[in-house]
Amino acid sequence: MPDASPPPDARTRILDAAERIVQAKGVPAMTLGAAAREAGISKGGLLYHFASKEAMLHGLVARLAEYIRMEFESVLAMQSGRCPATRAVLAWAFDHPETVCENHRRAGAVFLAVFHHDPAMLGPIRAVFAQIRDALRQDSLPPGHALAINAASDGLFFAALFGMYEQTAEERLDIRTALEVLILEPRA
Amino acid sequence: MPDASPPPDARTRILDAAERIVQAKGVPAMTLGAAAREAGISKGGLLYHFASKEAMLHGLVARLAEYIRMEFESVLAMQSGRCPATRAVLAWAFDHPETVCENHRRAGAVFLAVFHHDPAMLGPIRAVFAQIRDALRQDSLPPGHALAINAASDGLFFAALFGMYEQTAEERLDIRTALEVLILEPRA
DNA sequence: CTTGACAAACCGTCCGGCCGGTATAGTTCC
DNA sequence: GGAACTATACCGGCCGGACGGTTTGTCAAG
Repeated sequence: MPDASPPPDARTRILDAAERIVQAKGVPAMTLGAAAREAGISKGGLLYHFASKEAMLHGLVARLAEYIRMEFESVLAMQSGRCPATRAVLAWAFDHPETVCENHRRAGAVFLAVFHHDPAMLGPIRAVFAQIRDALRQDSLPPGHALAINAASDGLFFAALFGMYEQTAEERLDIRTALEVLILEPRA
Repeated sequence: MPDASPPPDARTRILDAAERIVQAKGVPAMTLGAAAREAGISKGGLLYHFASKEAMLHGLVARLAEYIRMEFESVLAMQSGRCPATRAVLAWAFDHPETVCENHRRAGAVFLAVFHHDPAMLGPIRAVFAQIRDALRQDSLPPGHALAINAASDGLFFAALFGMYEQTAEERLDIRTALEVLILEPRA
């Protein structure tokens, strides 16, 4: 039962390698052979840890979902006062230390790779997103305000993922202040 | 010179076929053979019209970019009063006759297929998006408001593309009214 | 001497692309 | 007007290569 819990070192190294490849050379380049090579291992060795490519992608998506969940909860814990979840989403989208930004890129790459192989495999990610939206609904804002902020931050994420816009830091700040209007004015 | 302007019938049929396949069975299923079969043609016949898969994808992306441009201008022409571009983006994202919705799905499928093959090929799409953002900047709203609305509508589009949320019609309407706040209150 | 953790070679399949061929519809030239 | 020629639009088969996956071998640790 090599899939359960061997010393997780090799598995982690493989998943890291796969992420690096997707990020650097795109989804089509993430083959078993390439991942094995990048992890400094043979293809057979890789298949010992992940019995199929699908299993490897499942490992990637599980790890990503867990990362997103923990990251959101961590940002959420840092908020205080009114509308913590909404503020967390906003902070997550806009308060970017470099490391988080890098993680966003990796997340996007994994997301695309998994989606390409089998859209249904994104289930865990969908679940986390649903969780976040649930948290948003508990902020007592006018119905669509939190969801609008959520949609906007998703839009920025995906647009960046696909290289859809070069935004100046100033524009990003403007967008943020615009979205904050939706928190500050619950004039419903 | 078969690439320039032969009677465009066969080319169009091929592009339609390719779009249908991507939509129905996903990006990996869009092979030359499958597209040819779906178009009722042999693979050799397809390669007569598009000398390579890349050429076919180029055809897809060019057509898509043109479609988006025309569609936006058409919606833009229907607006009147203050902030026409911003209102157009809003209307485009939310006023959905079934046919437009279907076109959005096809657009998403083509977008993903092209991105998967070569992200750089999305240039024409990026150009159209930049054009739209330019139009938005000319609406005299506080700097980030129009861009925030743009980001939100992008977010809704991509989230739907990846099946990220099931939204009720009511929630969509709530989001729309929330975003309209950003037009109605230029309190800058 | 068994077992976990690999390595290396191999297999079947599929995909993109190329080629030789062909039927049809002009066009040229006598 | 009809024979020769050419261009268009397409067919069907083939090839090289890559990829996922299997099998067999190896080798150190316990």
